[in-house]
Amino acid sequence: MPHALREEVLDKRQAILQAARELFANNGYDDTTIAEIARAAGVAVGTVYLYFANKHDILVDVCLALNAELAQVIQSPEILALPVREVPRAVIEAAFRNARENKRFMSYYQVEAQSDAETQRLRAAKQQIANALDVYFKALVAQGRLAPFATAAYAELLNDLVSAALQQCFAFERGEREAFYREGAIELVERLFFGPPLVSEQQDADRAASAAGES
Amino acid sequence: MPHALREEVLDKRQAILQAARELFANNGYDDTTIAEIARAAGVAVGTVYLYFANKHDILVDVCLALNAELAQVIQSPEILALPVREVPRAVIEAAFRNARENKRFMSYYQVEAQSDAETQRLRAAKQQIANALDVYFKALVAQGRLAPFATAAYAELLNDLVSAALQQCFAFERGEREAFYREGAIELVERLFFGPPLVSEQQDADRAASAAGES
Amino acid sequence: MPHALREEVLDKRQAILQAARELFANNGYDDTTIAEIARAAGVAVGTVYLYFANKHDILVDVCLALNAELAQVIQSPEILALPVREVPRAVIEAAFRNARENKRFMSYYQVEAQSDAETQRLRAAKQQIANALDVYFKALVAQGRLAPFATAAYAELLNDLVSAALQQCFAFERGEREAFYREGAIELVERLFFGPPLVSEQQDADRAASAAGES
Amino acid sequence: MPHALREEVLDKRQAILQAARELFANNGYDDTTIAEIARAAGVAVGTVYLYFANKHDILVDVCLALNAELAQVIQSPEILALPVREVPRAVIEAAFRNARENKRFMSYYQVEAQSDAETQRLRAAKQQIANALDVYFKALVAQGRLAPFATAAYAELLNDLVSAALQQCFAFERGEREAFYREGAIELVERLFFGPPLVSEQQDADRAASAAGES
DNA sequence: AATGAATGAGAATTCATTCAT
DNA sequence: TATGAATGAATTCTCATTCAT
Repeated sequence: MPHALREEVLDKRQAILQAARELFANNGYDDTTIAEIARAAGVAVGTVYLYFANKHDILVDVCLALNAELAQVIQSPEILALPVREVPRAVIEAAFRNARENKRFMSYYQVEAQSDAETQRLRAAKQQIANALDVYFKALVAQGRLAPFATAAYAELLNDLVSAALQQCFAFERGEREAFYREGAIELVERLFFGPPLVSEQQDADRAASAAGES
Repeated sequence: MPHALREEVLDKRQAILQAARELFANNGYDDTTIAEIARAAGVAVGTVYLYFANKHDILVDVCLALNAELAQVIQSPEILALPVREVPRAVIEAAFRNARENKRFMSYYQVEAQSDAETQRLRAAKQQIANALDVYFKALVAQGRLAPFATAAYAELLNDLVSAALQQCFAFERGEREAFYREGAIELVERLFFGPPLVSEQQDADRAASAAGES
Repeated sequence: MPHALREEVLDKRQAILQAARELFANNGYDDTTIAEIARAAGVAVGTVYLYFANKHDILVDVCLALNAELAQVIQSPEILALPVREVPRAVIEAAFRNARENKRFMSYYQVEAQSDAETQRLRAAKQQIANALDVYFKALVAQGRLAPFATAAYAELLNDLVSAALQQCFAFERGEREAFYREGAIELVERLFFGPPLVSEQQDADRAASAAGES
Repeated sequence: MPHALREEVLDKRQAILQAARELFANNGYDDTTIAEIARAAGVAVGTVYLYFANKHDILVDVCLALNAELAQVIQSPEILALPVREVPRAVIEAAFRNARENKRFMSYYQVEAQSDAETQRLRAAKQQIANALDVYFKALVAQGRLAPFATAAYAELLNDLVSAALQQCFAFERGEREAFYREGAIELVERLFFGPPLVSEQQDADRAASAAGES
């Protein structure tokens, strides 16, 4: 019964991960003991160490799961099928909605690596999201819906931007100013893509004139 | 000798803070003991507790000092006296330069609060930078060099953006892709302020036409 | 195929014992896990417990094997056929040669019993060697080549003496002063059997005189 | 009050050592916890670690204390002032008497080193006894009461011999055959020093004759 | 006989913090 | 202010052993 076996194994790992996520959210990482996680997951302490090398490893996996869920959400086909103008708002709103639902866990959305192996895993998760964005941008450019630009770099930076907003909003401020952060992020991204820039027309005109004079 | 006394007091506090910053950078917060800090600072263990309520308090102060230095740097009169178009690059370059010099400490540029009092202190430091930016924006708008916009919100969001870039760049990636993050942040902010947006002209024309048709 | 079966069984037991001996020598008893032994022996953890009651039991068996090898060596017919005067040197040299070859394992040449059953097994091994010596002594006395003496006691004590030298030399000092211990043991035993005593002749004469006076 | 201070420190160290010796004897080293030692010594767990680097370090110190006591006993001036012929019995009887009194601790009379530093300390203790014997032997030789011989080597080897007897007798056999080991050791040493050798006179005569014939 | 996943008791050690001096 | 010896709670991780398959 290899299938059942594999399922059970996954179940146990998942149970531990679920229990840990919940306990981390309630009591914090430091104040959660392996014994508590084991009890909540319905396994023995030793069993936890069959699936995870150490406590921090569990934290990393909790973080990775959170990232995977978010990646899932913002890659939904419905969103990417929307008219370009509506995509920033849709994506960012989806991200905030997801984060709000996982509000209690958002402190663990970004964790520090403790070994090179962890660094790799964490980076890979981040890159995955950035890559998805990049693919999307490239498609838009190919379709002539966006002017050519450094899609890969923008993908990464915008991902950082939204991640930072989510973290500030939910991890540091407990979601108290969600609308502020969400709308701010949306406005910023929309302006970036569709303008207008913040500079005043007068300034712009001045500058254009002076540029003309120079040439 | 009240003057010398006060000086000595500051010296001791400073010595502890310096020692802690150095040790945190080398060994990490968790792996640094109060005894080590005390030894490195040339004081007794008990003395540390005359200046700081507990270990985490030291961490917060290390973080605050780092933030204060950065605030100092980006508020320099020389930068703010520059032509508007040159300010984003100048500010961001200054921030990255400062961060690079403090590279080893950047993991402690943003720390988690453990009590409400800490939350307040940490937020205050962040607000201070945002406020400075806000004041600058308002001045520019008043002078007609920028179109009116939500200066306070932008100040906060842009601060978050740059902070996120610094953290990603120096705390997570050890500064390996500094140019990428720096130029990315600059380009993003410049486009925000001075355009052009990323949308293609064709798209924009289409949209304008359709908007006209709708009205 | 009862024969092949029994052979395989022996093979497995032997494999475990060999693996254990090697690992104990390299990492020490405490720092060797059953899992490691099992892996090195090419069997499953549970299998180890089919052949040994517990971990300490393996240690005892390793020790017993070591003792058996030594017993083998010093009972070699060639040695015992030698002229009496040459036997001490021959036996002790053989013992040291064997110990040197098993240098890495000599820490396990003498282990502490943890149960009465173990005490019995360990003592039996020791007695076996002492008995062999005793038999040899008795034969020499019967042949008139040695004066009558407490052969059994001497057998046991001399065995202890040589064992102690081997342990000091190889287990505690890693064999660095092998010649010292070997030649020391030989000299001691030779003097015991063949003299002369360490007392000075003068002293001896004095004492003889005084003894004569007393009588 | 530096004197009182030093005394108190010694007291605490001593208290821990006494408690440990007692508990080791009763429950064995492995089955004694630091917490138990601390409780028995009337100090906090952490305090134990102010005086000892780790648990094994305590064991080594217990062992060293035992050795020091024995060294004390066999170096007593009364014994060494005795007529030469009576010294072996006197020394060995004193050693056995002391060991019998410390019977419960004799398992810890010889412990394995776990680090080079420990090896050094343990060896030094052993050498100290050997040196005392050596000094005594040299004096006897100088006084013409013993024929010249390798005093240093004999000192070391005889020390090993008696130690081995004590260990066999008290650590492995719980003192059940004390008389056997004691008298055996005495006889052996006396024969070594004062003869006669075990060889039969006939043999010796034969050998002398054959040696004469050879020359 | 053989397996190896699961168990869970168990203890050494650390270190932030205190407080008598 | 300054000290640093003393405290003791608290927790990760190990690993011998078992037992269902």
